[in-house]
Amino acid sequence: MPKQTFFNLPEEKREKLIDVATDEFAKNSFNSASITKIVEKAGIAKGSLYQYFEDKKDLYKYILELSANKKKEYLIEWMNRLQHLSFIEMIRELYVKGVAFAADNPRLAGIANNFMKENDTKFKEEILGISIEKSNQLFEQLIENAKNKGEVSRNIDTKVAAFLVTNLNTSIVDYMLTYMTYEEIFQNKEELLDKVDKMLFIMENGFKAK
Amino acid sequence: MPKQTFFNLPEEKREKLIDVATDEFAKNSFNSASITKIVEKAGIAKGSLYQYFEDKKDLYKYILELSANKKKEYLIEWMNRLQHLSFIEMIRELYVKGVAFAADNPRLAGIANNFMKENDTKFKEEILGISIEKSNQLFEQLIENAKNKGEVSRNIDTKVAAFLVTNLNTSIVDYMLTYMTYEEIFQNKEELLDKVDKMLFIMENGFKAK
DNA sequence: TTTCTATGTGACTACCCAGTCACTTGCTCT
DNA sequence: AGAGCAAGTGACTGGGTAGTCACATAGAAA
Repeated sequence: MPKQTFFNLPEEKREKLIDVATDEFAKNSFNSASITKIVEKAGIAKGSLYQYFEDKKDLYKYILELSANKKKEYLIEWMNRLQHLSFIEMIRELYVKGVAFAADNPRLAGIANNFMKENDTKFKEEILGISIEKSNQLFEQLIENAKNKGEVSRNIDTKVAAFLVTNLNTSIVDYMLTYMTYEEIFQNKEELLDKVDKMLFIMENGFKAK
Repeated sequence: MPKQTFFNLPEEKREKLIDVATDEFAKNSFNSASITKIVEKAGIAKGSLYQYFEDKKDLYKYILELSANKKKEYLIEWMNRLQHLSFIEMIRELYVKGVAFAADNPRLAGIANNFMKENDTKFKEEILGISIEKSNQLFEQLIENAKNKGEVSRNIDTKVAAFLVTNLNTSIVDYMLTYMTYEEIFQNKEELLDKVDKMLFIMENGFKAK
């Protein structure tokens, strides 16, 4: 976490640094992101940055956490309504909110997206603080519940289904951020949400003609 | 492409260089991969490498192409049987072959996997030589045909379905290579193929309980 | 033996990087 | 005014990188 000096900073300066660092980590992987460029763009001395943060990883963790918190804020309303929804409605909401968040906050979504692409699993787990295995367990639980309620077929494999659901979610966001400009994403938000609906239809009913 | 001098090399030396470069690009992104490390491990002088290849990108293209060719060889038998299969059988075969190839050739699959993770679309399209859009068209065609034969529901969106099929394929391979050791992949090949079957079942029939 | 050509070489250039530290600045309290 | 302390600074260290080039070597031809 940042040192106290960082929080003692005047808000404008602090926000500027956060803004610039967000940009850099949204456009580059952890390794490719440059501290030198960040301090130049923020208009501060390199030594100053090391008065605020322990090292590059410390800054990265902080920026990643900020982006995760923004997403949590975005999802909080949804979380409360969660109980009243059927499984497939829940997944649809998750996808829709995920795509909408990425459309409205492409830089923040980009940071998380780049993080997912990191190869070094040790590094990832160190940053997340938890084993990646565990983050799938929430979905597995949801699917099990849906099976018990008769919403989801008992013939499907829970773990495989959880994998499918999470991976498609990240694939959509990755597609948006990798192959569309921020401008295009923003302008085609409705169209993207429509595609999410179409994808959910396939997942609900399958490919097979009846 | 490599210079003539590369092909004039004694086979052993050439293979050694290919082997070492394959390793480096399987473990690192294009930017993180180090020419200096490659020449050290191959036991040649740095100047020599530049007698064989124009630059880093030239070497990368060559290694990537070799890995693609190996995969093509792997798929060639399957390609011939393609006509006799139903759509879902075709997709299953594609996934099974893809997973089996990655299990048997984790380094080669790793190169392609790392390439997919590159952020710079300009770079990717330059290397591929074609627009990424076009590579989806094959699948869209297959799905259209399957709709006409009544194998696939007319209610699903072709483009979205093609996206789903390709992305799940890469997600599975990415999962294998990122979260499993080569050893684990090799030992659990049968289990992985079983998971592919289970995933195909979901895609064929959907989540919904009947 | 001399000459020619192809190939091999590694020190070197010009760059980029994260992180450090001796020093300076500016503010507050006495 | 002076002391003390928190914060700001940028030249510097040590390390990495891709790519170059003047020279060395080796084999073939004359």
